Amino acid sequence: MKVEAKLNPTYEEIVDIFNRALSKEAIVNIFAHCRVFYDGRAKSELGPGDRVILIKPDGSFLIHQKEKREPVNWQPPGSSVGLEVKEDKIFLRSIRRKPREILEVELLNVYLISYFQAEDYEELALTGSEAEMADLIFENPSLIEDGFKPLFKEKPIKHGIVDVLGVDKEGNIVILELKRRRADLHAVSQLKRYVEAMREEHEKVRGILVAPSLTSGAKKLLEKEGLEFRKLTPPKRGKSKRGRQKTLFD
Amino acid sequence: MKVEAKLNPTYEEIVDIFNRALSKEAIVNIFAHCRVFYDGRAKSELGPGDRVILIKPDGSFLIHQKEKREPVNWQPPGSSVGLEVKEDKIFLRSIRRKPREILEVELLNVYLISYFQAEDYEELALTGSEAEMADLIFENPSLIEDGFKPLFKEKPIKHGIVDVLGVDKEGNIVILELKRRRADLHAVSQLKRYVEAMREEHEKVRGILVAPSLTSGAKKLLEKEGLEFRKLTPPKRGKSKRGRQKTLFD
DNA sequence: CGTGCCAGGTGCCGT
DNA sequence: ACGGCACTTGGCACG
Repeated sequence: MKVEAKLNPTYEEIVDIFNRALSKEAIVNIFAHCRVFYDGRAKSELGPGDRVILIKPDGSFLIHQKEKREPVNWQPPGSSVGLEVKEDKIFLRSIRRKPREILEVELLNVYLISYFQAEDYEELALTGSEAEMADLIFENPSLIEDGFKPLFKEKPIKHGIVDVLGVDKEGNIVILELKRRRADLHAVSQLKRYVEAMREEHEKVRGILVAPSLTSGAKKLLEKEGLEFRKLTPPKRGKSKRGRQKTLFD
Repeated sequence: MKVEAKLNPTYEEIVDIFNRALSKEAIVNIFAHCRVFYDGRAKSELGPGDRVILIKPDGSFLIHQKEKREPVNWQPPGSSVGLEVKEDKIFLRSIRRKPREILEVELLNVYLISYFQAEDYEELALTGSEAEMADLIFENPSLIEDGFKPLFKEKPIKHGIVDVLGVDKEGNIVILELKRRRADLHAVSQLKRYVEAMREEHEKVRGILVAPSLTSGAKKLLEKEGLEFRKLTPPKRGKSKRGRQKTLFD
Protein backbone atom coordinates (compact mmCIF):
# COMPACT_ATOMS: atom_id res chain seq x y z
CA MET A 1 0.00 0.00 0.00
CA LYS A 2 1.32 3.40 -1.00
CA VAL A 3 -0.70 5.37 1.51
CA GLU A 4 -2.17 4.46 4.84
CA ALA A 5 -3.96 6.56 7.44
CA LYS A 6 -5.43 5.83 10.86
CA LEU A 7 -7.47 8.17 13.00
CA ASN A 8 -7.01 7.96 16.77
CA PRO A 9 -4.70 4.97 16.61
CA THR A 10 -3.83 2.81 19.61
CA TYR A 11 -0.22 2.50 20.73
CA GLU A 12 0.00 -0.79 18.89
CA GLU A 13 -1.36 0.71 15.70
CA ILE A 14 1.08 3.61 15.95
CA VAL A 15 4.03 1.24 16.28
CA ASP A 16 2.70 -0.98 13.55
CA ILE A 17 2.09 1.78 11.02
CA PHE A 18 5.30 3.59 11.89
CA ASN A 19 7.41 0.49 11.32
CA ARG A 20 5.64 -0.29 8.08
CA ALA A 21 6.29 3.25 6.91
CA LEU A 22 9.99 2.94 7.74
CA SER A 23 10.34 -0.32 5.85
CA LYS A 24 8.68 1.24 2.82
CA GLU A 25 10.84 4.37 3.03
CA ALA A 26 7.69 6.42 3.18
CA ILE A 27 7.10 9.90 4.50
CA VAL A 28 5.43 9.72 7.91
CA ASN A 29 2.89 12.33 8.89
CA ILE A 30 1.48 12.66 12.40
CA PHE A 31 -1.07 15.00 13.92
CA ALA A 32 -0.37 14.96 17.61
CA HIS A 33 -0.59 16.65 20.95
CA CYS A 34 3.00 16.51 22.08
CA ARG A 35 5.94 17.93 23.95
CA VAL A 36 9.34 18.46 22.37
CA PHE A 37 12.88 18.46 23.69
CA TYR A 38 15.98 19.28 21.72
CA ASP A 39 19.62 19.29 22.67
CA GLY A 40 22.51 19.83 20.31
CA ARG A 41 24.04 22.97 18.87
CA ALA A 42 21.52 24.73 21.07
CA LYS A 43 18.89 23.39 23.45
CA SER A 44 15.15 23.91 23.62
CA GLU A 45 11.92 22.88 25.22
CA LEU A 46 8.39 23.15 23.91
CA GLY A 47 5.41 22.55 26.19
CA PRO A 48 2.28 20.55 25.27
CA GLY A 49 0.42 21.55 22.14
CA ASP A 50 -0.95 20.33 18.80
CA ARG A 51 1.62 19.98 16.03
CA VAL A 52 2.19 18.35 12.69
CA ILE A 53 5.16 15.98 12.54
CA LEU A 54 6.80 15.06 9.26
CA ILE A 55 9.49 12.41 9.03
CA LYS A 56 11.17 11.80 5.69
CA PRO A 57 12.97 8.65 4.55
CA ASP A 58 16.27 10.57 4.39
CA GLY A 59 16.07 11.22 8.13
CA SER A 60 14.73 14.77 7.94
CA PHE A 61 12.41 15.39 10.87
CA LEU A 62 10.11 18.40 11.02
CA ILE A 63 7.77 19.62 13.74
CA HIS A 64 5.38 22.33 12.63
CA GLN A 65 3.18 24.56 14.72
CA LYS A 66 0.15 26.13 13.14
CA GLU A 67 2.03 29.25 12.12
CA LYS A 68 5.14 30.26 10.22
CA ARG A 69 7.01 28.75 7.34
CA GLU A 70 9.71 27.36 9.60
CA PRO A 71 9.43 24.22 11.72
CA VAL A 72 9.59 24.96 15.45
CA ASN A 73 11.95 22.00 15.90
CA TRP A 74 13.67 19.76 13.41
CA GLN A 75 16.44 17.40 12.59
CA PRO A 76 18.33 17.59 9.29
CA PRO A 77 18.73 14.80 6.68
CA GLY A 78 20.89 11.89 7.82
CA SER A 79 19.40 11.62 11.27
CA SER A 80 18.13 8.31 12.62
CA VAL A 81 14.63 8.07 13.97
CA GLY A 82 13.11 5.60 16.39
CA LEU A 83 9.83 5.02 18.18
CA GLU A 84 9.82 3.90 21.78
CA VAL A 85 6.98 2.89 24.09
CA LYS A 86 7.75 2.68 27.77
CA GLU A 87 5.66 2.89 30.89
CA ASP A 88 2.52 4.04 29.17
CA LYS A 89 4.39 6.78 27.35
CA ILE A 90 5.34 6.93 23.68
CA PHE A 91 8.31 8.82 22.28
CA LEU A 92 9.74 9.66 18.89
CA ARG A 93 13.48 10.12 19.08
CA SER A 94 15.78 11.33 16.34
CA ILE A 95 19.54 11.32 16.68
CA ARG A 96 22.13 13.06 14.58
CA ARG A 97 25.83 12.46 14.85
CA LYS A 98 28.37 15.12 13.99
CA PRO A 99 27.35 17.30 15.54
CA ARG A 100 25.54 15.16 18.09
CA GLU A 101 21.97 16.35 18.39
CA ILE A 102 18.92 14.75 19.92
CA LEU A 103 15.30 15.52 19.24
CA GLU A 104 12.71 13.90 21.45
CA VAL A 105 8.96 14.07 21.01
CA GLU A 106 6.63 12.82 23.69
CA LEU A 107 3.38 11.90 21.98
CA LEU A 108 0.65 12.75 24.48
CA ASN A 109 -2.11 12.05 22.00
CA VAL A 110 -2.06 11.00 18.37
CA TYR A 111 -5.04 12.21 16.32
CA LEU A 112 -3.82 10.84 13.03
CA ILE A 113 -0.90 8.85 11.75
CA SER A 114 -0.36 8.41 8.04
CA TYR A 115 2.39 7.60 5.62
CA PHE A 116 3.05 8.22 1.96
CA GLN A 117 5.40 6.15 -0.14
CA ALA A 118 6.18 9.03 -2.44
CA GLU A 119 7.69 8.47 -5.88
CA ASP A 120 9.36 11.55 -7.27
CA TYR A 121 11.97 11.78 -9.99
CA GLU A 122 11.61 15.46 -10.78
CA GLU A 123 13.91 18.24 -9.72
CA LEU A 124 13.11 21.88 -9.36
CA ALA A 125 14.03 24.11 -12.29
CA LEU A 126 14.55 27.61 -10.97
CA THR A 127 15.48 30.80 -12.72
CA GLY A 128 16.37 34.24 -11.44
CA SER A 129 19.41 33.29 -9.39
CA GLU A 130 22.64 35.15 -8.87
CA ALA A 131 24.47 32.62 -11.04
CA GLU A 132 22.25 33.69 -13.94
CA MET A 133 23.21 37.31 -13.36
CA ALA A 134 26.82 36.27 -13.85
CA ASP A 135 25.95 34.40 -17.05
CA LEU A 136 24.09 37.44 -18.31
CA ILE A 137 27.08 39.68 -17.67
CA PHE A 138 29.41 37.31 -19.51
CA GLU A 139 27.03 37.30 -22.45
CA ASN A 140 26.61 41.04 -22.42
CA PRO A 141 29.46 42.77 -20.54
CA SER A 142 28.30 46.25 -21.58
CA LEU A 143 25.54 45.86 -18.99
CA ILE A 144 28.29 46.79 -16.54
CA GLU A 145 29.92 49.40 -18.72
CA ASP A 146 31.31 49.96 -22.18
CA GLY A 147 34.57 48.10 -22.63
CA PHE A 148 34.24 45.88 -19.59
CA LYS A 149 35.79 42.44 -20.03
CA PRO A 150 34.78 39.71 -17.58
CA LEU A 151 37.55 37.14 -17.08
CA PHE A 152 36.73 34.85 -14.15
CA LYS A 153 33.64 33.59 -12.41
CA GLU A 154 33.78 32.51 -8.74
CA LYS A 155 37.48 33.31 -8.59
CA PRO A 156 39.24 32.47 -5.29
CA ILE A 157 41.49 35.26 -4.05
CA LYS A 158 43.36 35.97 -0.84
CA HIS A 159 40.42 36.39 1.51
CA GLY A 160 37.37 34.97 -0.18
CA ILE A 161 35.84 34.17 -3.56
CA VAL A 162 35.02 36.92 -6.04
CA ASP A 163 31.77 36.63 -8.03
CA VAL A 164 33.15 38.12 -11.25
CA LEU A 165 36.66 39.37 -11.93
CA GLY A 166 37.48 41.36 -15.05
CA VAL A 167 39.16 44.45 -16.49
CA ASP A 168 37.83 47.77 -17.75
CA LYS A 169 38.86 49.48 -20.95
CA GLU A 170 41.65 51.31 -19.15
CA GLY A 171 43.18 48.14 -17.82
CA ASN A 172 41.95 48.47 -14.26
CA ILE A 173 41.08 45.30 -12.45
CA VAL A 174 37.35 45.23 -11.79
CA ILE A 175 35.69 43.18 -9.08
CA LEU A 176 31.95 42.59 -9.26
CA GLU A 177 29.89 41.52 -6.30
CA LEU A 178 26.48 40.35 -7.48
CA LYS A 179 23.28 40.34 -5.46
CA ARG A 180 20.00 38.99 -6.80
CA ARG A 181 18.09 41.23 -4.42
CA ARG A 182 18.53 44.63 -2.78
CA ALA A 183 22.10 44.84 -1.54
CA ASP A 184 22.80 45.65 2.11
CA LEU A 185 25.76 46.57 4.32
CA HIS A 186 26.93 42.98 4.33
CA ALA A 187 27.30 43.03 0.55
CA VAL A 188 29.37 46.21 0.69
CA SER A 189 31.65 44.74 3.36
CA GLN A 190 32.12 41.69 1.22
CA LEU A 191 33.06 43.72 -1.86
CA LYS A 192 35.39 45.88 0.22
CA ARG A 193 37.16 42.79 1.54
CA TYR A 194 37.83 41.56 -1.99
CA VAL A 195 38.96 44.94 -3.26
CA GLU A 196 41.39 45.39 -0.39
CA ALA A 197 42.78 41.90 -0.89
CA MET A 198 43.40 42.56 -4.58
CA ARG A 199 44.92 45.96 -3.88
CA GLU A 200 47.65 44.24 -1.91
CA GLU A 201 49.03 42.90 -5.16
CA HIS A 202 47.72 45.16 -7.91
CA GLU A 203 47.76 48.84 -8.63
CA LYS A 204 44.38 49.89 -9.86
CA VAL A 205 41.40 47.95 -8.55
CA ARG A 206 37.77 48.99 -8.83
CA GLY A 207 34.89 47.40 -6.99
CA ILE A 208 31.36 47.40 -8.34
CA LEU A 209 28.28 46.21 -6.49
CA VAL A 210 25.76 44.86 -9.00
CA ALA A 211 22.20 44.52 -7.74
CA PRO A 212 18.64 45.63 -8.45
CA SER A 213 18.90 48.23 -5.67
CA LEU A 214 20.73 49.32 -2.52
CA THR A 215 19.68 49.89 1.07
CA SER A 216 20.27 53.41 2.37
CA GLY A 217 23.10 52.26 4.63
CA ALA A 218 24.76 50.31 1.85
CA LYS A 219 24.70 53.39 -0.38
CA LYS A 220 26.36 55.52 2.29
CA LEU A 221 29.12 53.01 2.99
CA LEU A 222 29.67 52.32 -0.69
CA GLU A 223 30.21 55.99 -1.43
CA LYS A 224 32.47 56.52 1.54
CA GLU A 225 34.65 53.63 0.39
CA GLY A 226 34.84 54.82 -3.18
CA LEU A 227 33.09 51.75 -4.51
CA GLU A 228 30.57 51.77 -7.34
CA PHE A 229 27.07 50.54 -8.09
CA ARG A 230 25.43 49.21 -11.24
CA LYS A 231 21.75 48.47 -11.26
CA LEU A 232 20.94 45.04 -12.62
CA THR A 233 17.99 42.74 -11.96
CA PRO A 234 18.47 38.97 -12.22
CA PRO A 235 16.92 37.64 -15.45
CA LYS A 236 14.11 35.11 -15.46
CA ARG A 237 14.91 32.89 -18.33
CA GLY A 238 11.86 31.50 -20.07
CA LYS A 239 12.16 27.78 -20.73
CA SER A 240 10.58 27.88 -24.16
CA LYS A 241 9.54 31.37 -25.14
CA ARG A 242 11.56 34.51 -24.70
CA GLY A 243 8.45 36.32 -23.56
CA ARG A 244 7.85 37.84 -20.19
CA GLN A 245 6.75 35.86 -17.19
CA LYS A 246 3.11 36.54 -17.92
CA THR A 247 2.57 33.29 -19.75
CA LEU A 248 1.28 31.20 -16.86
CA PHE A 249 -0.46 33.49 -14.47
CA ASP A 250 -2.58 36.16 -16.06
CA MET B 1 -14.47 17.72 14.28
CA LYS B 2 -10.88 18.54 15.08
CA VAL B 3 -9.38 16.12 12.59
CA GLU B 4 -10.67 14.66 9.36
CA ALA B 5 -9.01 12.46 6.77
CA LYS B 6 -10.14 11.00 3.46
CA LEU B 7 -8.26 8.51 1.33
CA ASN B 8 -8.56 8.85 -2.44
CA PRO B 9 -11.14 11.63 -2.27
CA THR B 10 -13.28 12.71 -5.22
CA TYR B 11 -13.05 16.28 -6.48
CA GLU B 12 -16.16 17.11 -4.53
CA GLU B 13 -14.76 15.65 -1.35
CA ILE B 14 -11.53 17.58 -1.83
CA VAL B 15 -13.40 20.84 -2.21
CA ASP B 16 -15.68 20.00 0.67
CA ILE B 17 -12.93 19.05 3.11
CA PHE B 18 -10.69 21.89 2.01
CA ASN B 19 -13.37 24.48 2.62
CA ARG B 20 -14.27 23.01 5.97
CA ALA B 21 -10.61 23.12 6.94
CA LEU B 22 -10.38 26.77 5.95
CA SER B 23 -13.43 27.74 7.97
CA LYS B 24 -12.02 25.97 11.00
CA GLU B 25 -8.61 27.59 10.55
CA ALA B 26 -7.10 24.14 10.48
CA ILE B 27 -3.81 22.94 9.06
CA VAL B 28 -4.41 21.19 5.75
CA ASN B 29 -2.28 18.21 4.78
CA ILE B 30 -2.37 16.63 1.33
CA PHE B 31 -0.54 13.67 -0.16
CA ALA B 32 -0.66 14.22 -3.89
CA HIS B 33 0.83 13.59 -7.28
CA CYS B 34 1.21 17.13 -8.56
CA ARG B 35 3.00 19.72 -10.64
CA VAL B 36 4.14 23.05 -9.23
CA PHE B 37 4.65 26.49 -10.72
CA TYR B 38 6.04 29.49 -8.94
CA ASP B 39 6.61 33.06 -10.04
CA GLY B 40 7.72 35.91 -7.85
CA ARG B 41 11.13 36.98 -6.62
CA ALA B 42 12.37 34.13 -8.78
CA LYS B 43 10.53 31.64 -10.98
CA SER B 44 10.40 27.86 -10.97
CA GLU B 45 8.79 24.77 -12.37
CA LEU B 46 8.55 21.30 -10.91
CA GLY B 47 7.36 18.36 -13.02
CA PRO B 48 4.94 15.65 -11.90
CA GLY B 49 5.76 13.74 -8.73
CA ASP B 50 4.49 12.74 -5.28
CA ARG B 51 4.70 15.44 -2.61
CA VAL B 52 3.35 16.40 0.77
CA ILE B 53 1.51 19.70 0.88
CA LEU B 54 1.00 21.60 4.12
CA ILE B 55 -1.17 24.70 4.33
CA LYS B 56 -1.35 26.60 7.60
CA PRO B 57 -4.12 28.92 8.78
CA ASP B 58 -1.70 31.87 8.70
CA GLY B 59 -1.25 31.41 4.95
CA SER B 60 2.04 29.54 5.07
CA PHE B 61 2.15 27.02 2.24
CA LEU B 62 4.75 24.26 2.07
CA ILE B 63 5.44 21.66 -0.58
CA HIS B 64 7.79 18.91 0.52
CA GLN B 65 9.53 16.30 -1.56
CA LYS B 66 10.68 13.12 0.09
CA GLU B 67 14.10 14.50 0.91
CA LYS B 68 15.70 17.50 2.60
CA ARG B 69 14.63 19.72 5.45
CA GLU B 70 13.59 22.52 3.12
CA PRO B 71 10.34 22.66 1.16
CA VAL B 72 10.90 22.54 -2.60
CA ASN B 73 8.36 25.33 -3.02
CA TRP B 74 6.51 27.47 -0.55
CA GLN B 75 4.63 30.61 0.25
CA PRO B 76 5.29 32.59 3.44
CA PRO B 77 2.75 33.56 6.14
CA GLY B 78 0.17 36.10 5.02
CA SER B 79 -0.47 34.53 1.65
CA SER B 80 -4.01 33.76 0.48
CA VAL B 81 -4.87 30.29 -0.69
CA GLY B 82 -7.66 29.09 -2.94
CA LEU B 83 -8.84 25.88 -4.55
CA GLU B 84 -10.12 25.90 -8.08
CA VAL B 85 -11.66 23.18 -10.22
CA LYS B 86 -11.93 23.83 -13.92
CA GLU B 87 -12.19 21.64 -16.95
CA ASP B 88 -11.51 18.41 -15.12
CA LYS B 89 -8.41 19.88 -13.50
CA ILE B 90 -7.94 20.92 -9.90
CA PHE B 91 -5.53 23.60 -8.71
CA LEU B 92 -4.31 25.00 -5.44
CA ARG B 93 -3.27 28.61 -5.81
CA SER B 94 -1.59 30.79 -3.24
CA ILE B 95 -0.99 34.50 -3.74
CA ARG B 96 1.23 36.85 -1.82
CA ARG B 97 1.22 40.61 -2.23
CA LYS B 98 4.30 42.70 -1.66
CA PRO B 99 6.22 41.27 -3.19
CA ARG B 100 3.70 39.74 -5.57
CA GLU B 101 4.29 36.01 -5.75
CA ILE B 102 2.15 33.20 -7.06
CA LEU B 103 2.35 29.54 -6.27
CA GLU B 104 0.24 27.16 -8.28
CA VAL B 105 -0.18 23.44 -7.69
CA GLU B 106 -1.90 21.23 -10.20
CA LEU B 107 -3.27 18.25 -8.31
CA LEU B 108 -2.99 15.33 -10.70
CA ASN B 109 -4.00 12.80 -8.07
CA VAL B 110 -4.86 13.17 -4.40
CA TYR B 111 -4.04 10.13 -2.27
CA LEU B 112 -5.05 11.66 1.02
CA ILE B 113 -6.47 14.93 2.24
CA SER B 114 -6.64 15.67 5.94
CA TYR B 115 -6.88 18.63 8.26
CA PHE B 116 -6.00 19.32 11.85
CA GLN B 117 -7.56 22.07 13.92
CA ALA B 118 -4.48 22.47 16.05
CA GLU B 119 -4.62 24.20 19.43
CA ASP B 120 -1.26 25.40 20.60
CA TYR B 121 -0.49 28.04 23.19
CA GLU B 122 3.10 27.12 23.85
CA GLU B 123 6.18 28.88 22.57
CA LEU B 124 9.62 27.47 22.12
CA ALA B 125 12.09 28.14 24.92
CA LEU B 126 15.55 28.03 23.43
CA THR B 127 18.93 28.48 25.02
CA GLY B 128 22.41 28.74 23.59
CA SER B 129 21.85 31.82 21.43
CA GLU B 130 24.15 34.70 20.69
CA ALA B 131 22.00 36.98 22.87
CA GLU B 132 22.82 34.76 25.82
CA MET B 133 26.51 35.10 25.09
CA ALA B 134 26.05 38.85 25.47
CA ASP B 135 24.19 38.41 28.75
CA LEU B 136 26.93 36.15 30.00
CA ILE B 137 29.59 38.72 29.16
CA PHE B 138 27.69 41.46 30.96
CA GLU B 139 27.42 39.23 34.02
CA ASN B 140 31.05 38.22 33.89
CA PRO B 141 33.14 40.68 31.84
CA SER B 142 36.42 39.03 32.82
CA LEU B 143 35.51 36.27 30.38
CA ILE B 144 36.76 38.74 27.78
CA GLU B 145 39.69 40.03 29.80
CA ASP B 146 40.57 41.45 33.16
CA GLY B 147 39.25 44.97 33.55
CA PHE B 148 36.89 44.87 30.59
CA LYS B 149 33.76 46.96 31.09
CA PRO B 150 30.81 46.30 28.75
CA LEU B 151 28.69 49.40 28.22
CA PHE B 152 26.19 48.83 25.40
CA LYS B 153 24.38 45.93 23.83
CA GLU B 154 23.17 46.10 20.22
CA LYS B 155 24.57 49.61 19.87
CA PRO B 156 23.88 51.37 16.55
CA ILE B 157 26.93 53.11 15.12
CA LYS B 158 27.79 54.73 11.82
CA HIS B 159 27.67 51.68 9.59
CA GLY B 160 25.83 48.97 11.44
CA ILE B 161 24.95 47.69 14.90
CA VAL B 162 27.63 46.52 17.32
CA ASP B 163 26.92 43.44 19.45
CA VAL B 164 28.74 44.68 22.55
CA LEU B 165 30.55 47.97 23.03
CA GLY B 166 32.76 48.61 26.07
CA VAL B 167 36.12 49.83 27.32
CA ASP B 168 39.23 48.04 28.53
CA LYS B 169 41.21 48.92 31.62
CA GLU B 170 43.38 51.31 29.65
CA GLY B 171 40.45 53.27 28.36
CA ASN B 172 40.44 51.86 24.83
CA ILE B 173 37.11 51.43 23.18
CA VAL B 174 36.44 47.74 22.67
CA ILE B 175 34.04 46.31 20.11
CA LEU B 176 32.90 42.72 20.47
CA GLU B 177 31.42 40.72 17.63
CA LEU B 178 29.77 37.60 18.99
CA LYS B 179 29.19 34.37 17.12
CA ARG B 180 27.42 31.41 18.63
CA ARG B 181 29.23 29.06 16.26
CA ARG B 182 32.58 28.90 14.51
CA ALA B 183 33.31 32.35 13.11
CA ASP B 184 34.08 32.78 9.41
CA LEU B 185 35.33 35.48 7.03
CA HIS B 186 31.95 37.17 7.11
CA ALA B 187 32.23 37.66 10.88
CA VAL B 188 35.67 39.22 10.53
CA SER B 189 34.46 41.61 7.82
CA GLN B 190 31.60 42.62 10.06
CA LEU B 191 33.89 43.35 13.00
CA LYS B 192 36.29 45.24 10.75
CA ARG B 193 33.48 47.43 9.46
CA TYR B 194 32.48 48.42 13.00
CA VAL B 195 36.06 49.04 14.10
CA GLU B 196 36.76 51.26 11.12
CA ALA B 197 33.56 53.21 11.68
CA MET B 198 34.45 53.84 15.32
CA ARG B 199 38.01 54.79 14.45
CA GLU B 200 36.68 57.69 12.42
CA GLU B 201 35.69 59.37 15.65
CA HIS B 202 37.82 57.83 18.37
CA GLU B 203 41.48 57.32 18.99
CA LYS B 204 42.06 53.86 20.31
CA VAL B 205 39.63 51.18 19.20
CA ARG B 206 40.10 47.45 19.61
CA GLY B 207 38.01 44.77 17.92
CA ILE B 208 37.52 41.35 19.42
CA LEU B 209 35.80 38.43 17.76
CA VAL B 210 34.18 36.25 20.40
CA ALA B 211 33.24 32.73 19.30
CA PRO B 212 33.83 29.07 20.12
CA SER B 213 36.31 28.81 17.24
CA LEU B 214 37.57 30.33 14.01
CA THR B 215 37.84 29.08 10.44
CA SER B 216 41.34 29.07 8.98
CA GLY B 217 40.53 31.95 6.65
CA ALA B 218 38.98 33.99 9.43
CA LYS B 219 42.10 33.55 11.55
CA LYS B 220 44.33 34.75 8.73
CA LEU B 221 42.26 37.84 8.01
CA LEU B 222 41.80 38.63 11.68
CA GLU B 223 45.55 38.62 12.27
CA LYS B 224 46.28 40.66 9.19
CA GLU B 225 43.83 43.30 10.35
CA GLY B 226 45.18 43.43 13.86
CA LEU B 227 41.93 42.22 15.38
CA GLU B 228 41.67 39.84 18.30
CA PHE B 229 39.94 36.61 19.24
CA ARG B 230 38.49 35.34 22.49
CA LYS B 231 37.22 31.80 22.70
CA LEU B 232 33.75 31.59 24.22
CA THR B 233 31.02 29.01 23.76
CA PRO B 234 27.38 30.12 24.11
CA PRO B 235 25.97 28.92 27.44
CA LYS B 236 23.04 26.54 27.68
CA ARG B 237 21.13 27.84 30.61
CA GLY B 238 19.35 25.12 32.55
CA LYS B 239 15.70 26.02 33.00
CA SER B 240 14.99 23.91 36.04
CA LYS B 241 17.01 22.67 38.98
CA ARG B 242 19.08 20.20 37.06
CA GLY B 243 22.21 22.32 37.00
CA ARG B 244 23.64 21.36 33.69
CA GLN B 245 25.69 24.54 33.70
CA LYS B 246 29.04 22.90 34.14
CA THR B 247 30.35 24.77 31.13
CA LEU B 248 30.05 27.98 33.09
CA PHE B 249 32.31 27.15 35.96
CA ASP B 250 34.91 24.66 34.88
C1' DC C 1 35.70 16.64 5.67
C1' DG C 2 36.30 22.14 6.26
C1' DT C 3 35.83 26.95 3.94
C1' DG C 4 33.09 30.12 1.69
C1' DC C 5 28.80 31.86 0.17
C1' DC C 6 23.96 31.94 -1.93
C1' DA C 7 19.02 31.64 -0.66
C1' DG C 8 12.43 32.99 -3.72
C1' DG C 9 16.40 32.53 2.56
C1' DT C 10 12.95 33.34 7.26
C1' DG C 11 12.22 35.65 11.49
C1' DC C 12 13.02 39.35 14.94
C1' DC C 13 13.24 43.76 16.29
C1' DG C 14 14.10 48.39 15.65
C1' DT C 15 13.13 53.39 13.68
C1' DA D 1 7.12 49.80 5.55
C1' DC D 2 12.83 49.74 5.37
C1' DG D 3 17.00 48.46 7.73
C1' DG D 4 20.33 45.66 9.91
C1' DC D 5 21.30 40.99 11.51
C1' DA D 6 20.92 36.24 13.80
C1' DC D 7 19.69 31.48 12.58
C1' DT D 8 20.08 24.40 15.75
C1' DT D 9 20.24 28.76 9.50
C1' DG D 10 20.12 24.83 5.12
C1' DG D 11 22.19 23.71 0.90
C1' DC D 12 25.83 23.57 -2.62
C1' DA D 13 30.25 23.51 -4.83
C1' DC D 14 35.05 23.19 -4.50
C1' DG D 15 39.76 22.45 -2.61
